[in-house]
Amino acid sequence: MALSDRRESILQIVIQDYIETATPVASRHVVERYALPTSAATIRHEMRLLESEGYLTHPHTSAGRVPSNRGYRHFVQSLMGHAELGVAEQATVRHQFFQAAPAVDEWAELAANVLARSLGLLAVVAPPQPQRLRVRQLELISLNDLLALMIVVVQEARVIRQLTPLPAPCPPEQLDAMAHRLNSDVNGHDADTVRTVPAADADEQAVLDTLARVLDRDVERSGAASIAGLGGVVGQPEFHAEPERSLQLIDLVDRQAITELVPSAAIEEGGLRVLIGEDNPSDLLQDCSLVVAPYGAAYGRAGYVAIIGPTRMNYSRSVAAARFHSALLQEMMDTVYGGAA
Amino acid sequence: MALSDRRESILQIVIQDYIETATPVASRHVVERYALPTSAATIRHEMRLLESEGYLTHPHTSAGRVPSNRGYRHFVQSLMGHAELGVAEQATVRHQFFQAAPAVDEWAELAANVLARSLGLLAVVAPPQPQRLRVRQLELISLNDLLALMIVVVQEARVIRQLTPLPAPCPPEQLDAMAHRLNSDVNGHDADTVRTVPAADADEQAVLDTLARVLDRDVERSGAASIAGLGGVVGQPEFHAEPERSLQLIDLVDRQAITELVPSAAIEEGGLRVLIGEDNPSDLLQDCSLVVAPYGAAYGRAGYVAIIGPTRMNYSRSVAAARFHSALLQEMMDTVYGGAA
DNA sequence: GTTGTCACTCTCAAGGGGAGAGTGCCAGCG
DNA sequence: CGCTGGCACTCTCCCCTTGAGAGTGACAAC
Repeated sequence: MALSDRRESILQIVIQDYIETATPVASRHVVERYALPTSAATIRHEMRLLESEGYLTHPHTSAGRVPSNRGYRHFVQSLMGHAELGVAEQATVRHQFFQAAPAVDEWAELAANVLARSLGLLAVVAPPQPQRLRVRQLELISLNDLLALMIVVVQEARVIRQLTPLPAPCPPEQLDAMAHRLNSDVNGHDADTVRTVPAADADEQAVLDTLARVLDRDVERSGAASIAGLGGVVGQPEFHAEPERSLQLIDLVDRQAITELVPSAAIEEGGLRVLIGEDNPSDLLQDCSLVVAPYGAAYGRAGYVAIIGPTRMNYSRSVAAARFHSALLQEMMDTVYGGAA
Repeated sequence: MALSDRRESILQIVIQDYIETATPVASRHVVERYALPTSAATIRHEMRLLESEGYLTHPHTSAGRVPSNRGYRHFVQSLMGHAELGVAEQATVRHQFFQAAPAVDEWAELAANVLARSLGLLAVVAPPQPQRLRVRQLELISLNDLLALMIVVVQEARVIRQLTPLPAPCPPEQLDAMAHRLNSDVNGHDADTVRTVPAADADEQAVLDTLARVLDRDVERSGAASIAGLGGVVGQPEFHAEPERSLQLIDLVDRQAITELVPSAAIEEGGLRVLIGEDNPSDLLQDCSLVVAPYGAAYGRAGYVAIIGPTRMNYSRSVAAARFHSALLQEMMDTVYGGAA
């Protein structure tokens, strides 16, 4: 059902005002603040209609109006418009990415921090989860005769570092030669194939074993998402009222488990999505919204950039930022690790 | 002034009970729960004396007794005894460290997580801050003809990864050769010396520039401490009463700025220290205690393992855990990076 | 369709007991 | 001389009430 122009702009005003002030907005407040050419009674009348259509609610009889989830949804779809990050901001963020260590987890960490800071909300950035890791380059660095530092660059935009003990003493030059020799055997291969590579001696065997093990292990570990901006969200008034909720959220962040809050259906679909209030599967987010932008599907199960905040968040900024960062992450992975299959 | 045996054991009971229950402990509660051979009135009398000597306080006239900071201090110094982590626990933690990526920041991250989980308190682990970084080994990995991945292992227990653009196209074999060539020039040197190394061509110059820059930059960055266990501490009853405090703490964690709470004097002194209540410089920690154990002074300005919790924390477990982890971090750095000067 | 008005409803903060918990003190006892 | 039982006193906590304030809903008039 279409809304009249006036009613729609009143809805927009109510939503924007509520986003700003976090207090129910009263009819008189609207006419005064926005200098409308109508009286409070008229606004009241329109608000009543908007409420009967489900776009607004009432906390109680004598309170101002508050947007309902349906109202927010309408706002996001039709009213909010399309925003982009400023050119200058884009450039500085891009610069920061090139300065960071070139591995997808580091970029995710950086993205989460930048997003949290610029939006004042909770940002979760999960790297894509590869089904398997394939060696792109193997390096061995001698720490002492019996201990080497293994560095594995994999095609899936990661750099793995691992200690590996050497059963037989092995001087640096020999180790170097071994790395050279092994590289041609392991390049492009995953853990299973690495296990079939024949070893020339005990040290080589030890190195290959470690290599296969870390390739497997890092597939498991790669779920670790970066999280930032907890303060911004638990500081919001919607959390003040119910401290247990804040605690639950803090606990999820602590246990690195907020990933649970992002429904995998939303990621697999591919495009950017906004989940408002009860759209969220978790009870914890009933008064919150989630903006999710997936990326990196070519590198395994897609990663995502997620923004979590009260339903009362600034949607256009959040959507623009999530979109930009997911595209940037995708771009970084492609340029640096060259569009792996 | 020495305390009589009985009075001392009453103090111990009050403290341990309060640590457990977080509610003021009443005289009757003490006799009943601990089956003392005296009456409540006697305990009351002793408590009064303990209070007049400053070991206990009263929230208000008709409440039970609560340990004062002086009481806690006496407890930590004389009453708590010396605990050690269980052998099994030590072994599993040690195993985890060898599985982690071999760089001091990763160990710090791991230590913070383990500590937070096992104590249920806030754990902060800061790596040592070197005054300068010296190259131990340089590796260059070709990503494409114009982009290389630089990996620098430094003597200060770190592995630096950085992208470096190549002005002139450079195939993988050439890059390999360059790394080999440069290694002898840069090994053991810091940023300033690297800047004096002559370059054979534009690509070498670019690599050396990047190398010098990251060596400088990582000296700055190395302050980043790992933090975990926020939920454990803001969930404590002492924070329930004052939500602003929790928010301040959350904010500090968010901004990676809890480092401010650890006074540098406590670190420089060398040994393990326990700061109770007003010992802490920060107002935020007036009802909290801080256990600090420094380590790695040989690698620059010492790093530390810190535990933050309510004054009502389990001191013996905290102290044992902090001591164990700081020693383990020291050991890991020494075995892997070989006791740098 | 719009406006001014007024009764109505609900929240929020402040104030006022009553119950409960625990102490301080005192007199008596071993 | 230290220990004990008893009793008055104090303070918190919770519930209830009350009054002020805010905002709506409805209606009659324009």
